[in-house]
Amino acid sequence: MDVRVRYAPSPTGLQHIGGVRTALFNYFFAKSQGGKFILRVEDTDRERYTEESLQDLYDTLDWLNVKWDEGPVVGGDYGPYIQSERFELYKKYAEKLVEDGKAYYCYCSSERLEKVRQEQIAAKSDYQGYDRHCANLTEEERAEYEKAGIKPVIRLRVPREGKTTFHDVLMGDITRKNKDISPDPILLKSDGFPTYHLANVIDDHMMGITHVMRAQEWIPTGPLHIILYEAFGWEPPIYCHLPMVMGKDGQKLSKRHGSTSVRDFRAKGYLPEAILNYVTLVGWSLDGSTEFFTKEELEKCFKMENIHKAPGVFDYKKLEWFNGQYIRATENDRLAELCMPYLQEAGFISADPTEEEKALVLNLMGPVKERMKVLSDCVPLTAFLFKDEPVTDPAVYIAKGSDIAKTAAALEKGTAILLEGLKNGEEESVIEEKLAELSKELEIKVNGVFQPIRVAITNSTVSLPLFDSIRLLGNETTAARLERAIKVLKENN
RNA sequence: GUCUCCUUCGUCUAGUGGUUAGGACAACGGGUUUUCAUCCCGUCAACGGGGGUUCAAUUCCCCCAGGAGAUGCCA
Repeated sequence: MDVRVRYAPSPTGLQHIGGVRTALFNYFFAKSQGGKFILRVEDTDRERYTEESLQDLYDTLDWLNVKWDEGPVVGGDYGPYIQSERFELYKKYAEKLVEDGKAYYCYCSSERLEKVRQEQIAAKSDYQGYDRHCANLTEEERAEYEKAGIKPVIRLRVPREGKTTFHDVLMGDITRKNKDISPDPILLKSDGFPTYHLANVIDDHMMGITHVMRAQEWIPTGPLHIILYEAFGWEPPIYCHLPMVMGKDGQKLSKRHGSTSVRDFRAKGYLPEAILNYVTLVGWSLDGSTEFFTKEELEKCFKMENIHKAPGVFDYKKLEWFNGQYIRATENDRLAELCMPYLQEAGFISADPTEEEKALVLNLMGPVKERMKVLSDCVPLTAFLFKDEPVTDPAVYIAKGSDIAKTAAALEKGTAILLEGLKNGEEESVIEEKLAELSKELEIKVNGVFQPIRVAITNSTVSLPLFDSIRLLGNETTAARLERAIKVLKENN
């Protein structure tokens, strides 16, 4: 069988972790089977639809380098792939179901429906849902409604007796009594647009979808879809319901847990490789020990059988760890390009970087790389190079176990040693040795000498390594900052 | 309320009718280091509960509990 799967999001918001995970599972399954990955836009909710979210869908998949074989933009033999452009199709099939007696027109107002719902809740009735008020309208009654100008919806006639079973690759058979299925769901809304159930079933069938991999929240409606397939006389696809992605508290992952949109992660400086790798590992594993996967590897080794049943909690910390790992594995020249926008945003580098600036950024990567978890971390790490905010509190210069007098002496003598060494082009290790000797003289720890020097040069107790900082800053600026710091300590001693 | 699904360290997970229940993140503690990181080493930590079946159950069966999802002219 030629595998054809689809990712069919609704463009009503930014692409989030859960959606992308579904896309990835579909994509990897298709690739591993030598099948086709299809993108379909389910934009039937005209109220919540936004242009921005549609664009975000394309941007996100592009960024992750997940290419769809058929779909919007790229086309294909089963198009159009945007449901709003298939409008007539759904109407036609819905009306056919009415003709066949499998569905019926309903003229109930939203108000009446709401009233019915409230009454059911008040009565604590087990039975909830539509009361099938319009299920058996006579032609005369229908004509009355039509004359009154009421736009009907089309509802599916769900059998009241019997039960319906569908098979899920992961869960096995799932059976529901027909009387427990939401009674007579709407297939075609009064605005003529289809609901998910109708559009999804028609399109999956028309597009030759072989496997439906979607979130587990669809399990309860599985039997309903089977009834729809039967009503049309079509063969249902193979189902595989994916475990949901949850937040720390066990609830469906949402904004209150933190960032959920891929766009947010991208903005903060997460790499597509890291997102792709980690997100795939929520609800799937190869062997319990392999953690690093390239996209290409996943395209080969992904197996549907390895998908878990239980929902998984999205661990921001682990994603961050993955991202750090990927940053460290990235070549410096590419990393420099990735960091550039953040440095420009901070005003450190001009919008149109000069060759010197580019070279500088590239040189930053060595020391900065080990210290970044997300790309935006490069800004605070390198700020000392681009803006000068000297530390004026003498206490900051004083290392543990030292005091202000010793610190002042260490800084002054250390500066002399350091500048002399730099001038004479001495090896770093030689200078370090001399500074260490100084610390012995002063009877303080090595850091008692290094800390004031480092604070003077980098304006911070947390910094890149000393000699990296000096190299990046240049000898002149280094000297100036050291002299300045000596004054600060003298004034306060 | 009703229906459906799920249940191994805090989290992601591996695993088997007999294992010291393995790995990773996190946390904690060390080591390396001039700070911060990186890196290395170590510690803590799990089979939801109760019944069966069995010589033996984390593993098979049943019940319960807990969690999640559905119950929309949202998907």
